[in-house]
Amino acid sequence: MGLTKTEIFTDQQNTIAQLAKVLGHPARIAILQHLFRSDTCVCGDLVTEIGLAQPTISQHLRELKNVNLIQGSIEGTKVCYCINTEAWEGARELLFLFLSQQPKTNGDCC
Amino acid sequence: MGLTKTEIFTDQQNTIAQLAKVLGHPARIAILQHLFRSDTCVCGDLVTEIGLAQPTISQHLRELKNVNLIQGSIEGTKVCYCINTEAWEGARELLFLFLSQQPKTNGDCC
DNA sequence: ACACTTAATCGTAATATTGCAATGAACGAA
DNA sequence: TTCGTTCATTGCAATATTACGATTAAGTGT
Repeated sequence: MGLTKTEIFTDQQNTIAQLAKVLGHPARIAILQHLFRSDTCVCGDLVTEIGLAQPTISQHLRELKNVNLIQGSIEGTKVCYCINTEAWEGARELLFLFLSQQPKTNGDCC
Repeated sequence: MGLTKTEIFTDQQNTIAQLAKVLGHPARIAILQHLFRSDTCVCGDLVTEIGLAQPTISQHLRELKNVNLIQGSIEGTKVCYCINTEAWEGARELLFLFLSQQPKTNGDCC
């Protein structure tokens, strides 16, 4: 029905999935990479940098903000976005832990 | 339009996003965790383990197979699934690299 | 006040995802 | 063969996502 049954999973599973979901779009990957690369907090030149319309970029920025990975501050008519270092490191920690899992039987069994 | 414009992004960005997208559902996280935990390759008892209907689990398994994270082999009437170690390590590498990024200016600038 | 810039929001269209009942295909056992 | 088990596939309904034009809100400059 298009609706995820979050209630049958653990908080940890839901959190990992929610984070991964936000990273699950190339535009948001590109936005994050751009924010990491550019020393200064770039603003809406993400629109020209990435080839999507302004409302679309704004929507992606909101999703990144929703999980706290980025934050923005208003500078006149512009808005300055940057990585939320603390949240980013938390996300990294959580995903590292999940990705570090290894099969007990090394060597695939099927 | 519900259709991602993959053509305007790099292959790397698309690959990262595709992987993250597959990890972006708690059921698939739960399936992977179960496959890691259980020494033997479990089969359709994922259905009882996780509380979703059999067709739903089957669908999630297919998505995990599509990106090669798991593989299955037929054992009589049952199907035995397990982690594809090589692909898993490739995914880990790629995501580790992305997650390891750090802002140049340490300390958020906005 | 007026024009201009920037970015969020609204509304909408197209497509994707999630979940399941029903069905089908493949195998083992009686 | 027939029955039961296991899992994939099909078809469908409900919801979510992606993208953008049009508009709005807020700020700057003249």
